[in-house]
Amino acid sequence: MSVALTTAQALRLWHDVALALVKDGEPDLSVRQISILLTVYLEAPPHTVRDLARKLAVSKPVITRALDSMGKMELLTRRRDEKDRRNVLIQRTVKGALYLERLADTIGNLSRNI
Amino acid sequence: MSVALTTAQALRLWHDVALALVKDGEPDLSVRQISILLTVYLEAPPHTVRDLARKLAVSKPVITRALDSMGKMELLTRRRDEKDRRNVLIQRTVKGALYLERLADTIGNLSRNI
DNA sequence: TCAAAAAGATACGGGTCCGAAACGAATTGT
DNA sequence: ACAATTCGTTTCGGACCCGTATCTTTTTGA
Repeated sequence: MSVALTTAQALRLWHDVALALVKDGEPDLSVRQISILLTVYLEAPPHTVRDLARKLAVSKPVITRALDSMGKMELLTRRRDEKDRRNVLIQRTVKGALYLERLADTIGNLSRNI
Repeated sequence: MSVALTTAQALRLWHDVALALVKDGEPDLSVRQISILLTVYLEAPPHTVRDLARKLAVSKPVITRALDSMGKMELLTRRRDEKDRRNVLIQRTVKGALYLERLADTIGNLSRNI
């Protein structure tokens, strides 16, 4: 199965997905926040603040604040690393997994219409 | 060409695109803002505040504020409707078109890697 | 003609986010 | 042992955004 999208198809898909998320009343995450969330869920652990900051090319406070807000939404959680107590390990939650499952379903379904 | 994505492919694509946008230093728009921007550029005009609020199922001030901020970024512009001066027509800009062109290229290119 | 309705903007108190700088806690290296 | 480094958080002033309610301007319609 080929997946490549023309630029017109790409924008249409992005539009349809964004619209579906907004209309469903999903939390209004920013691109940065989504990027952090997906990195934690898709890439191999462990994830630390420093790693995420480097991967996204943003400052550490940006990551701290995003973890604060998404933590409040229970999309992610923090735990102190017991091997090196300077580190904080970012971990998945049930709510976060469900959120991304819905996102994946939305994208998957809408991709079938183009 | 088939476009349908598995849920795993969908998340991977979303992750890669979000990450590329953040790393390129693109403006950190929220899902709502992207949704407004793409609606204006992809759907047939005219676009009014009221129409956009209805389409996204959000309140009018949400649209007004998003237009304020994206107007400041020159991604969109407002013009008074001369036929009915209560209305404001939301219009495209060169910068907005370029932004979406880059977005489409990013999605299109990354979709080729899955 | 003139009250009612409609469209968009604004005010409000409260929250979030920004980048830059400083901070405390933990670890490393000498 | 102790200074230097590393890691994550906090602080700062300033900007943005939230939802709700209210406002001005314009149009509608009896």
